[in-house]
Amino acid sequence: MDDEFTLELDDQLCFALYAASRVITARYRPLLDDLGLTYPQYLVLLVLWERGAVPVKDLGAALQLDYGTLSPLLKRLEANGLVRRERRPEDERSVIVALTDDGVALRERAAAVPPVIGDAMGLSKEQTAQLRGLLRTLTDNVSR
Amino acid sequence: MDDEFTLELDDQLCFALYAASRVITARYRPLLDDLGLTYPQYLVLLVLWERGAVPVKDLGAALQLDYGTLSPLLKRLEANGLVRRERRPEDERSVIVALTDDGVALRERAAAVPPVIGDAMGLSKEQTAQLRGLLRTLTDNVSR
DNA sequence: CGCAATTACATCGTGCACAACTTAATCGGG
DNA sequence: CCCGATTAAGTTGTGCACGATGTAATTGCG
Repeated sequence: MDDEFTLELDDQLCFALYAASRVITARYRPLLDDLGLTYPQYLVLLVLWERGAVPVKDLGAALQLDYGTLSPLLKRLEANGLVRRERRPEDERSVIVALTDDGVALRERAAAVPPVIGDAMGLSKEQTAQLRGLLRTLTDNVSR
Repeated sequence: MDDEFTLELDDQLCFALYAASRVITARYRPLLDDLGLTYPQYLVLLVLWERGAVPVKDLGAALQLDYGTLSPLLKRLEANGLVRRERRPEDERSVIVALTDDGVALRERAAAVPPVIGDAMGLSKEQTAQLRGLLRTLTDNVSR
């Protein structure tokens, strides 16, 4: 009677994952509201703070998001004055996303966020490393 | 130089979680398309298959979703003939969600789904149990 | 070179998530 | 019994996700 795969909600790893992901972004929400950001917008800024100006394509590759998600998101970031978008002269198909001064400046305030989240997660260093490893293995396996 | 909390994307457990969750639902998509379901609709049916008719409130508690998400979702399930919604006579505030015959019948076809997903995840029994445990601990900690 | 294929991006439509607000039914204290 | 508070659900508006489609720029092959 050890049916490995059932239709029971609590058995499903996928639901645990889905629930955990939503709880986490809910925890981010009040912190990011103070910065005027949504969670996906915050992820885009993480990439830009780390790498500097990049084409939209690279953002999509880093975050695994397509243009249908990124185009309007970047438009909103631009409307909020955090980002500039400019066609690359050497290849007019490509759009480079770059931080404005406001976008760069926001990084300092954002630095306060990860410790709060890390604290709320309440996992030991070992548990954190283990979880990250399992999630990557799973993501790699599934997306193959 | 072991800054525990940085703004680097790859360090963030939250991103690993967010990415894993989206990859999983992407893997579900073609399977659920065949059943005419979306992933959240599938989760609702899991609850109904397991518990039978329940009020909307209980669905929300089980899946951690609010009425703003569930009301239109249930309307679509009803429009597709998988579910009925009826006010409870003893308390007209409450709406009971019950499976139709089609909804009950769909369970058999849905039983084919979990093994495919479980297989795609490619984790051992131990890894699966470990991951589920870590996700629950994290969810409990964060939502407290 | 000429042009078909590819690439990078944008747009549109559907369906979640979720906050804020509204409505209708029930409950509970005075 | 009455009325304010609570409860269950629905509605509206915003912002993702993502498939499908469109478009302009570039590439590459004959």
